[in-house]
Amino acid sequence: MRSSLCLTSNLQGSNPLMAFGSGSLVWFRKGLRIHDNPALEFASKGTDFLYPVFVVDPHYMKPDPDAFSPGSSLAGLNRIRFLLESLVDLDSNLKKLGSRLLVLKGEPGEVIIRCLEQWNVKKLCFEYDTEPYYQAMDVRVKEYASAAGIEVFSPVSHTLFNPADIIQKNGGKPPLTYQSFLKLAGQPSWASCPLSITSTSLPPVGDFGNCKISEVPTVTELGYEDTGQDELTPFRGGESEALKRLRDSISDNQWVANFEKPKGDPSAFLKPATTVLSPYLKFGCLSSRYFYQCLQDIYKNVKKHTSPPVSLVGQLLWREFFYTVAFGTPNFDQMKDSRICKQIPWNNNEDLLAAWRDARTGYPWIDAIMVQLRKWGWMHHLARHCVACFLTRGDLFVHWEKGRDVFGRLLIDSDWAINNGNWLWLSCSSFFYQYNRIYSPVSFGKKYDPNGEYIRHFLPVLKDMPKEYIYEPWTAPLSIQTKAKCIVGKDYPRPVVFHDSASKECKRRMGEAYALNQKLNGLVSEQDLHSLRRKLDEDQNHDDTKAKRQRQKLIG
DNA sequence: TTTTCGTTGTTCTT
DNA sequence: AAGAACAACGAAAA
Repeated sequence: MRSSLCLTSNLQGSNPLMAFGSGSLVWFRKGLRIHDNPALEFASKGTDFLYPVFVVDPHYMKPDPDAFSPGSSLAGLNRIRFLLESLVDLDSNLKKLGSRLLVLKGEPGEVIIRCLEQWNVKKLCFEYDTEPYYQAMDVRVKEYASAAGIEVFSPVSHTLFNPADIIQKNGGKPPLTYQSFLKLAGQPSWASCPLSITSTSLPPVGDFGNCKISEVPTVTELGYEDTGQDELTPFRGGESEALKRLRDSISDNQWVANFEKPKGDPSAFLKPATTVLSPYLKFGCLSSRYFYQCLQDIYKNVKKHTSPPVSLVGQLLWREFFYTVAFGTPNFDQMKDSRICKQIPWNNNEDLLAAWRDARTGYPWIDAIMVQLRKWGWMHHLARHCVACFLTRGDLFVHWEKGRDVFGRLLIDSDWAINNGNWLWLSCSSFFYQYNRIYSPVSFGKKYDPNGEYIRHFLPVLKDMPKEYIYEPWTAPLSIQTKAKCIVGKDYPRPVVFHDSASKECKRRMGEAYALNQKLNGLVSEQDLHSLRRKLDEDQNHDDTKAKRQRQKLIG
């Protein structure tokens, strides 16, 4: 039915040759690569024309002047730039194979359906995506395609495993611990045969009629002002860069074999302690399966190597773990109505949140990390732990969803499942429950970087502060502050909270919240939370008054 | 029902 | 550099 309609319209079109061929559309969203790309490979087979499409969603790309940092309403400029660089590289790699990237603009689902209406497409191919945003969009597109008689091919290639398989193996529920995930997962099904990582040539691009096709836009074309180079991330996007980075990272077999994540130095910034492949995995510039295969090849050739969870393969499996739980858990990205999330009476203090977000908590270790996040869009895993713990259960007791949003905007590797999973983890809302283990905003950084070089680099206002005071500048005598040209309270903020008392109060609140969750068997209503919050605030005021009275007694 | 174990804490002691 | 105390949760296995 549809093909005959298409034939008619093509015969009437400007290019009568189109009537004698049919095309495939490969829709890029993530998976911005040529190597190990099953959707691209399948789309290219047995077809006369290939339409490689990326849809620029203005909602994701358009400048939002109200946002707290340059960028759109959803993404910081660093990530938008990284995406554009990845698209330019994809276009250039497609051109080497005789094709090109067709860039369209609009709401992606609608645009793809319009393309399917107007072009002679027999096959629609795109990588399967487990995020709720794509799940909803893909249902609509698939419905349209099948009604129109178009074959849809949507392979799982963003992850090593199909999260749905793991969940099914576990009786319909996702595993909630890493170890149980490992047992269920085993070896990936594709691991026994080599992946397809080279492509010789691609079919020519089909006629796109009067559809508005453009080149990959520049940030300026999207409406962003030129910003200083020192404000931008040092990491460049794209498959070529990803493969180069991969080769560099794994060139030293011993380094790969001995890799242990928890032993990395979060303050290393000249040469980060990890691979920094996460942004490339996020956009699929690097295939996680290819990375996995490379690592397995190395493990085969060394005497001994580290294992999950700490090894490099272990890191890839963490990603799988969070993808699986995220896919199998309704409302994974919020506290309310989440089966796995502890109900905790977080406060709603906008001032504390803003101080954390804008790197003015008064704790140099925390603020330096937040500056690195703002400028680079990337920090070491443990650095993320420190600031996430500080914002939530450690010091400020601000809701993890607020921190999640800030990371979600500013990180170039921000990934829905992993970002939410880690915030759940660090806030002791799920997966991890040892709320007494709090990262010290002073001593944790110090043990890696006693001289405070990391702080001096990202907070130049403190660059002349002696190392004795650089983690706690408010303790420096005024003469030292003057000499360092940094007066606390004027040039650099006083601490927003005292860590000792704040963390103690946080622990108390976590303890009471846990007790309530246990008592109510996890079914904590908003009313229950509200009452607990009021009780906790009253207790705190009571304690504060008592302390004040004691202090006065001592003075008097 | 009980036991085991958990990617990456801090601080003090030896 | 390594170990103990701290305080003590939940998921999964037994």
